[in-house]
Amino acid sequence: MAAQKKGASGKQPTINDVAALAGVSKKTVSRVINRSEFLTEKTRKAVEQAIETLGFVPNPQARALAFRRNFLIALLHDNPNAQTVLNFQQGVLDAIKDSDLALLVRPVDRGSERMLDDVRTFLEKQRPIGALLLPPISENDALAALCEDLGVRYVRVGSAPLDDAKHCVSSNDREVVAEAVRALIALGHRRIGFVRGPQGFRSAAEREKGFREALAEAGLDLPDAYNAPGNYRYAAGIDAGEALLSLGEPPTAIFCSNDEMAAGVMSVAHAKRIEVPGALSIIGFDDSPTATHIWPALSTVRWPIREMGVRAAKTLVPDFLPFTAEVDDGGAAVLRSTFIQRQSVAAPQ
Amino acid sequence: MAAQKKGASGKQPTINDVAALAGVSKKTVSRVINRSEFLTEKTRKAVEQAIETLGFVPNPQARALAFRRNFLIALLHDNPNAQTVLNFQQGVLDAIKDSDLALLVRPVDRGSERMLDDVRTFLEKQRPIGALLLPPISENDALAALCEDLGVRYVRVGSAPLDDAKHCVSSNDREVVAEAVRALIALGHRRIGFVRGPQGFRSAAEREKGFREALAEAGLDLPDAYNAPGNYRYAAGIDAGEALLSLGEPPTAIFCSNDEMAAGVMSVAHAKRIEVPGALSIIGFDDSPTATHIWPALSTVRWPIREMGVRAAKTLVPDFLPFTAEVDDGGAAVLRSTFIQRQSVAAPQ
DNA sequence: TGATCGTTGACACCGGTTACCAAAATCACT
DNA sequence: AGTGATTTTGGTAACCGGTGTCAACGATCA
Repeated sequence: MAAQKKGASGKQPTINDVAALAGVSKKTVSRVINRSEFLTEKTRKAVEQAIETLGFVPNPQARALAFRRNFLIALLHDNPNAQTVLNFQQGVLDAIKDSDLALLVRPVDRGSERMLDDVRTFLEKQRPIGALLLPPISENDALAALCEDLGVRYVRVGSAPLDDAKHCVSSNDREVVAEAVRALIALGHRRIGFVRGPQGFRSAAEREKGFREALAEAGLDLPDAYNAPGNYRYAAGIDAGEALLSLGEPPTAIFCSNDEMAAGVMSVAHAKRIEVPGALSIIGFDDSPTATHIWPALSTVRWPIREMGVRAAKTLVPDFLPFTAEVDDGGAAVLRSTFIQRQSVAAPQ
Repeated sequence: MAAQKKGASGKQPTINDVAALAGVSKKTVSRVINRSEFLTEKTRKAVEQAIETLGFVPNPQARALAFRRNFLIALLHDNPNAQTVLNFQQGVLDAIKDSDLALLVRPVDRGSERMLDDVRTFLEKQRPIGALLLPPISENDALAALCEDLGVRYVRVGSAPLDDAKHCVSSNDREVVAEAVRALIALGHRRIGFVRGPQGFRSAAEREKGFREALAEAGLDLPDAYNAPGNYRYAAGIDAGEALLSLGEPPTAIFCSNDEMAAGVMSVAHAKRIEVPGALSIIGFDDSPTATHIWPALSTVRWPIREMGVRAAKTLVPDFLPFTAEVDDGGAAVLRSTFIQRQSVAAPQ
């Protein structure tokens, strides 16, 4: 707004121009920019006036060189779910909107031997202020240690409160899964199937815990035949659906550890002419676009991923963000997931 | 691999260290880094040796300052479809994987008055080498002019070959839509409905052209009642489905301008107990995850968005990327979309 | 031997920051 | 009040780690 429109080849004003106009030294201008104390109100005003007049914007490259730190946040991810990454990214962008920060996106190849070396090189080169680690790589302790080692701040995003509140943002998935399963039980379901997430994923473990919790409360148990493996992909949902729905006594409801797999189970149900939700209730997890695009619309757990992006950014670099007071609600950093009822759930016949 | 493991506080080697070790001047090292011609094989080897030994990595911040340009590619987008953005982004990342470049992501608020000012400030601050413009903002000429003005390279991504091959990457959507519709006609469909994309979107216009082309070839026409408005969202698909399938003589096939809307139409069909594909064939566009997650799986047009990301990056910064020769296939830069047959299409009853 | 050419180096510079010092202002005390 | 000690403030120079310019250099050619 205040910035004047400059012609095509209009030079950017530098700190020297500002100093000259304000009649002070570079150093003083620098002090104003960096909000140093030890400054007369008068000089500060004069400098700010000059900055305003010239439309001066400090050159981030020069600052980065001198600070030995770039004004960037790196988003490291290796997530199978594109939507999740993008939503989180959007949240981070929301948070840094009016700051001097920019967002650098960096996918990481979890499988690779060289993963740690790659990330190290990346961080050494880009020197971001901080890094955000998305699950599942947020569960990699070596990565966190690397950040620590390189003096890069970091925040790990997880589905359960991890040990260190300062470095973590998460949601209460376990509780909400339990809530969803309780809803099934309340409707009268007793034979409830489960489609697991991939092994080694904290998110998967949390969801399973919540599921078993609700079952245990109701005195129900999970027969092996009702417990299908999965990897968060559609095809796994198909397999699980085939397995569970071919049983002599199939479940009347199935909880799937994510929406994609739920969509797979639902396809199998359609193909087998099993009425959903009449003959089979299905619940997913993520509230991905898929959840509403399939028919009937999927009951699911909404994971506040975008809000977690905002929160993660605020936790990572509170000192660079405007209006950050609100994050000082203790180290909580656990956001609330919610169970969303749609048409894929009904009482058993 | 070659990089030595450095301790926590291990200083990075600088160009001076390399120069000292190789027994040459800074400038010569700089020349090697920047692949200057004018260099003896001998000196080059010596310097490369020294670089190798020290595990030297040029400091991007310093280069950025001296070059007055950051080694970044900015991805400017304002796309309603997250999946598209992420796939494209993935392609760009593929392309710059082994380069010195990094990717900066920047959403743009198309609606905002200040959009151009915001982008200008962003580009002036970050000084990326180039910018990639995703549709729909790729169609904004003022934005391209701004890049030109600021000396930022740019590539516009579109669904039709735009005028200037050097600045454009696109796909042959029109042809492939026509192909898909021809397939419907070949199956015997005569009453074919159309769900439009949003007005003012080039992609939408292209798809409609392709659709009408195929119809015209077969001597069919598109009654107004069969031509439903849409905005690429699921809800619009619901509305269109309600409208088209309530007609006295409903279409036996519907082409939807994207998958989300196709999913909406399919939901309506399910709700109305209209058999898909028996009583109604549906085709979408995008080959989004939704296309395979819904049941029956959707026939659709696969838009090579990730490949376009690769291509766009290569077109934008060929000189910064390894192995870029392959892009010299003329200014073509038109990638091929493909029609994908799935279960949502069959002959009319 | 001198002119020409490709190769290399010295030095200023990019636009900020920090280290250090000097000047000014404030304070405490005899 | 005068003096020195202490605190604030401003200025200078060096520096962050590269690149551009241009002159000097050595080898090649006529």
